[in-house]
Amino acid sequence: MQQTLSIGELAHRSGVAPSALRYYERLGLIRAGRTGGNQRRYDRAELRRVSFIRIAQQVGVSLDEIRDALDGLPESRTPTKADWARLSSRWQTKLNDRIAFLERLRDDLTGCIGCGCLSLIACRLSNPDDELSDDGPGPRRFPALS
Amino acid sequence: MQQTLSIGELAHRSGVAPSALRYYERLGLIRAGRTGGNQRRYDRAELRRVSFIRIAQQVGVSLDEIRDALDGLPESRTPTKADWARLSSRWQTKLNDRIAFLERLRDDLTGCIGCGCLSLIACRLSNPDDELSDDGPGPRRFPALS
DNA sequence: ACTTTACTTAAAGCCGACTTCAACTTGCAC
DNA sequence: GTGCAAGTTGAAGTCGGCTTTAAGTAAAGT
Repeated sequence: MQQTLSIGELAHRSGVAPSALRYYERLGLIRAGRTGGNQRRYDRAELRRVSFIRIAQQVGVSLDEIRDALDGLPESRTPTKADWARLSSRWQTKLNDRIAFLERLRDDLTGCIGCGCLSLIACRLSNPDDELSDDGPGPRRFPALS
Repeated sequence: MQQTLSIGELAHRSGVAPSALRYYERLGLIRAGRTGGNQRRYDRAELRRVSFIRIAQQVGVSLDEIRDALDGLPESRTPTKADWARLSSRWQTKLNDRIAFLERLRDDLTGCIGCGCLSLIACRLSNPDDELSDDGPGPRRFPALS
């Protein structure tokens, strides 16, 4: 019964390249034991960490933030389901915000195309071609970027 | 009546830094005339191009793809509302796909946290802590990244 | 006229997230 | 016990999207 995985095995199971796994280790996101010959051996629990990392990335979280989150896991014991659930819930808000932002963008875009007012592209920023604005300071910024 | 904008004015109105505007020009996303002294002067219509670029970026489109899209605009005349609407509609599918992807992720995450099965983090990839899998090739990949 | 602010360029730098390279060592199969 | 795939390292490279720098020119206010 092999309790540990080589870097190649972990890469294969997680879909993450070995070079990326070494990179994650350098950043302190995952940990590995070593054989007598200095090769990495991963506990099976690391597979879950890697999964967590990839999911968080899809949510739009940076590796730095992911590291901070993972630092919240207990070191002494293998993380439980509750531990993971607690961490995951932290991204939900972020995910919801991101979805809301994109939905708003979509709706604006739909409205824009449908009504011909070009709300996003034109109205928010400048006047239509045939109505030059005076020199007063027009609107300057777009809504928050994500 | 000033029909053109200096780079600083365009930057101010669009919320995009002058350096970024010069960069966009190098990539062929926007165009500028020149004064006798070689300074850029932008037609007001360029403001709309810049808006389009920023919106497309928020949708997740790369500058290269944006350039390709903008190449679809008529060169001879100032683009009309219909021209812009046609381009914008091209991103809608992309935007919808992205939203759908994130919603799926959110729902999986919600289910995961609610039911304790850790569907995303654990089940999709490996067995729970107390059930070691055999050596057979487990699942390897995550769902498509956006 | 003069001063200040805005603009010009090419080239280099930066950031995040990796990948690639080169030179070398381990570990497993036969 | 040998051959070869798989692993090791630090350093450098890549890519997208800009920003910064340096050295100089133009335009605008007074």
